[in-house]
Amino acid sequence: MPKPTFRNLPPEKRARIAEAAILEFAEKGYIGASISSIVARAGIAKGSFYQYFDGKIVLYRWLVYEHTGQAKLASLKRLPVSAPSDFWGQLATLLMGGLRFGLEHPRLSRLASELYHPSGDPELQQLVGEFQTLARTNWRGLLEQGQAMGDVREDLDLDLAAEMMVAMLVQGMDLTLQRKAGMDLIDFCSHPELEHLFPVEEQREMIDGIVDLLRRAVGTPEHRPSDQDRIDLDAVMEGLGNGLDLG
Amino acid sequence: MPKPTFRNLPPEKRARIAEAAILEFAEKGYIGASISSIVARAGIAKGSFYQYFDGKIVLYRWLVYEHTGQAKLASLKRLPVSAPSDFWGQLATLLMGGLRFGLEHPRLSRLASELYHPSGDPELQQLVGEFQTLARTNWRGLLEQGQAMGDVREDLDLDLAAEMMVAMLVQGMDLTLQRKAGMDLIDFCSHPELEHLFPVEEQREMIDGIVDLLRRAVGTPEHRPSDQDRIDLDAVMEGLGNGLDLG
DNA sequence: TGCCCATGTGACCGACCGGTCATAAGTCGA
DNA sequence: TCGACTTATGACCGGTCGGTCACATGGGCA
Repeated sequence: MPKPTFRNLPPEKRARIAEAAILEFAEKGYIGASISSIVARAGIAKGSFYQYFDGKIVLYRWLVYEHTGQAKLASLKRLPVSAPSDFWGQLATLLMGGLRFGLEHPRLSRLASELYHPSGDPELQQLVGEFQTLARTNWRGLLEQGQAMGDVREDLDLDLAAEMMVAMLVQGMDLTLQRKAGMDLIDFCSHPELEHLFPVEEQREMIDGIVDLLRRAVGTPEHRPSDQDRIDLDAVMEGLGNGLDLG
Repeated sequence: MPKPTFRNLPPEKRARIAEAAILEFAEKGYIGASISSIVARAGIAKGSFYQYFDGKIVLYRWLVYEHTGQAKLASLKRLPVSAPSDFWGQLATLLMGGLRFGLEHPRLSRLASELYHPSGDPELQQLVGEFQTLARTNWRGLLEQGQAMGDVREDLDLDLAAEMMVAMLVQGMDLTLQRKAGMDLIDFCSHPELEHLFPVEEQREMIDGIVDLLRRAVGTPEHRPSDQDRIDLDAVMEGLGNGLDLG
């Protein structure tokens, strides 16, 4: 979606622009962010911006889909999901990886969080719709793998369950993080050095607590024998970009 | 928080201003809403607005706390929660009442939904923080009543459970509504006549589905005998304003 | 060297914003 | 009728916005 001129830019300049935009969007949100401020932060002229992108939404889409989504996806795939555990153990590993990525990149988390809430801007709203569908589909796919692994009930409204799961992982975790760290995502963006307020053991506790609730809600009473023994990330995340939905 | 001048206004005029503000906030969100547009909609002069309120956030607070919150609270208290059922049945009745109120007042629901998401505006952010705390406290209180009624497990991280519940009822229900009705809250505000896309039987199904998940996640294996036999709404909702958090 | 063309630039435009203030209109008791 | 006070008004201010455009810059090629 960016114009060819932008793709021809020296990577250092592209990175500077991306960094400036992420900062601006994270601080002020999509609607509040201004192009004037972004170009000032990036140290480029206003006219240049319009040689790179056709408008704010194009820049935002690029950030979300290409710049950020792929980074997170790559990070998740580096996880040792292959640990010798059942579906729930692997899910916990996956969620823990997502949480750690989110805490290490608070500004990106802030960007992503906006993708799950209705917005007054019609252009952003369309993007939000795309992401909601993606999230539902992908988490539903994960639950289906859980069924194939014999760890998720067969009598389950998969759509409803996936939706509640998304909610817990997006908004629920946010609430918990705020209680534990005593600050919201925006504060956290400004003071990422305060991560110690939410030590890794407590992160682990939170994830285990959530997985325990999930297991009781949608899990089988006891593990059934099955063919599949590990989660296939590629099968779930074919839609890409969805790396953004945990944390 | 409004100035005395506003309280002295004829109720008809107050209502006109409230209606205009609700429309504007619902359509454009808090940040996007403009005072110029609100006064134009309400048919009053810009200067008059500043005789009534000190700024946008004061108007918004008034809408949320006094104008809307109390209406919903009153609506919920009219519900026959006293039905001869256990905690889960009463919870379902309560949620169904909240959902119906939300569907009948989509613009208010849109207002409320903004209270559960981090915002770039520092003044709004403080309000968001207040509401998050209120929601956590109140739902935690509800779970404690569930324990007293012998229907909720005693070994439970109440805070975590309350947070996940809030998430399911705010964001989860929103996702489900979108799947079932094929439109988001904003569309729904513009076309409330389309409520038939989500008929009342499906509403019932959704609530029952959610309550079933909750019961499995945090419920006792079987009902224990107990003293309390009905949910005490007043004990939960002392904080008021929280009538806004379902739907 | 001179030319071309992709890229960079920031002053400028009209629109809209939040907020103010001098003034007008309305109300009511004396 | 008058005057004191409250309420209503909208033109106006300084500022910021998204977006444009005439022009400057610079690298490669003839």
